Amino acid sequence: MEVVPERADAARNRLRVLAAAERLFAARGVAGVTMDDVAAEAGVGKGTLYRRFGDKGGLAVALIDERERELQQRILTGAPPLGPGAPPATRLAAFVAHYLDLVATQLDLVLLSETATPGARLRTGAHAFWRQHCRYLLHEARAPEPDLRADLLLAGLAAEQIVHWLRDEHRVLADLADGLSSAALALTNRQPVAPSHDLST
Amino acid sequence: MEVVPERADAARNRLRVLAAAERLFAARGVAGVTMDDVAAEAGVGKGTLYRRFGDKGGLAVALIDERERELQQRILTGAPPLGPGAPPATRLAAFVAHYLDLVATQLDLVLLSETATPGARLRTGAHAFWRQHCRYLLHEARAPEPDLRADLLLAGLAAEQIVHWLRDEHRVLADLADGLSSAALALTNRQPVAPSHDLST
DNA sequence: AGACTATCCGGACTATAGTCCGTTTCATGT
DNA sequence: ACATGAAACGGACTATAGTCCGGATAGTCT
Repeated sequence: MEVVPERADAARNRLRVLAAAERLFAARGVAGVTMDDVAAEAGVGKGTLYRRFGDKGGLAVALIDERERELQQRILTGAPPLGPGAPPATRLAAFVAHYLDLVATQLDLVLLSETATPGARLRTGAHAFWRQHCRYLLHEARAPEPDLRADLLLAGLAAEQIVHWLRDEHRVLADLADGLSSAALALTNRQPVAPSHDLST
Repeated sequence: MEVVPERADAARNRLRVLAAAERLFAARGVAGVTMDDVAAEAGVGKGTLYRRFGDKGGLAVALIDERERELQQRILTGAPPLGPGAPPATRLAAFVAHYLDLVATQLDLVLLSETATPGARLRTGAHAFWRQHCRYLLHEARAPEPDLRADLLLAGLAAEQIVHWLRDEHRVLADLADGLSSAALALTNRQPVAPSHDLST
C-alpha cells in the first residue's frame, strides 16, 4: 500500500468541487443540479469531476462523509447506549435511531448516493462500517445468522425506503425509530417454536 | 372508472414490443439492450415504447408480470403452506422462499425494474400485493407493527440486495431462503425489552 | 359509406451522465 | 534553475434515456 500524497492542484480542485456542490445543492435542490453545473460552478473541467469522484453518487458520498464519520466516532468511542458499554440489543436500538436521524437530515443526498448506480448503497465504505457494527452487535446478542440479519436491517434503512415511509406514507421519524428499533430487537431473538394453534383462519 | 378497450394497433404493437424485448434480453443480456434497440427490433417508434410502458423499468415490469401473477394466484387460492390454511408464520416462511426463487430466475430483469428510477420498487402493483400479503400474515401472527415489519422484510427481498448476496457474497439460494425465513419468523415475535430512542447523548 | 374525433404512431430532438485523450501542471532529482 | 515523468486537467465527444408534436389510424355515429 504505497501512499502517495495528494498533489496541490488536486487538493485545491477537490475543495472547490465540494464547496460548489454544496452551494448548488443548497440553492437548487439535489435534483436540480447537473454534473455540468457543478463543474462550471467549481471552475473545473468535467473530466476532473469524474476523475476524482467517479460518478454522481461518489460526489454525494464525499459530501455525506463528514457527518457519517462523526456518528462512527460516537459508536466506537462515545458514551452508551450508542457507544460501548450498553448491552448489544440496546446499542442496536440506539444505532437505528441515530442512523435514521442522520439520514433524515440529508435525505436527498443520501438517496442520490445510494441510487446513482444499482448496488451503490452496498459498496460505500460507510456501509461497510454500519454492517460490521450491526453484525457485531447481533452476534453479541446471540442472534441466529447475524450477518444476514444485519443486511436485512440495513436494507430497511436504505434511503429509498426511508423516503417512502417519510414522504409517501407520511410517517414521522420518531415512530419509525421506535418501530425499527423494536424490529431490530426482535431480530436478535431466536424464534420460538411455531405458535401451537391458529384459530383465526 | 370508464374502461376503454385497447385499440387494435395498440394491442398489436404492445405484443410486438414485448416479444422483441424478450428476444433481445435473452440474446444480449438485459444490460446490453437499449430502448432504441427494442424499438427497432419491434419495428416501432420510440414514442410508442414510452407511451405504453412509461420508462425502461415499466417495460421490465410488464415482462415480469406474468410469472408474478402465477405466484400471486398460488398464494391466494393454492395449497398450503403457500396458500391459505397453514399458520401465518408458516405461510410467511413459504412466501419468502418462493419469492426468492421467483426473483432469482429473472434477477437482472427484476433488478432493472426496481432500480430504473428511485422508489420504483415500491410503486409496482406487484409490490403492493406482496406488501399486503406480508402485512396480513404478520398481523395474523400478532406481530407488533405489522405494516412496518412487512416493509422491512420486503426491503430485504429487494433485487439489489439479493444480487449482492448471490453474486458478491456467493451465498446460495437455499441458505438465503432459510436465513430469511428464520428472520421473518423472528419478526413475528413481540420484543420483551422496551426500546428507548433517547438521542440526547 | 363518409365524416369525425380520440387515440395512437414515429422519429427527430433534448438533456444529461459519463468517456477520452491531447495538454498542462506539479513534484522531484540533478 | 531546469529537465523530466507522473499525475491531473479540461472540454469536446459519445451514448442513452426520455420528450414532443405533426401526421396517421381505428372505432363510432349518422
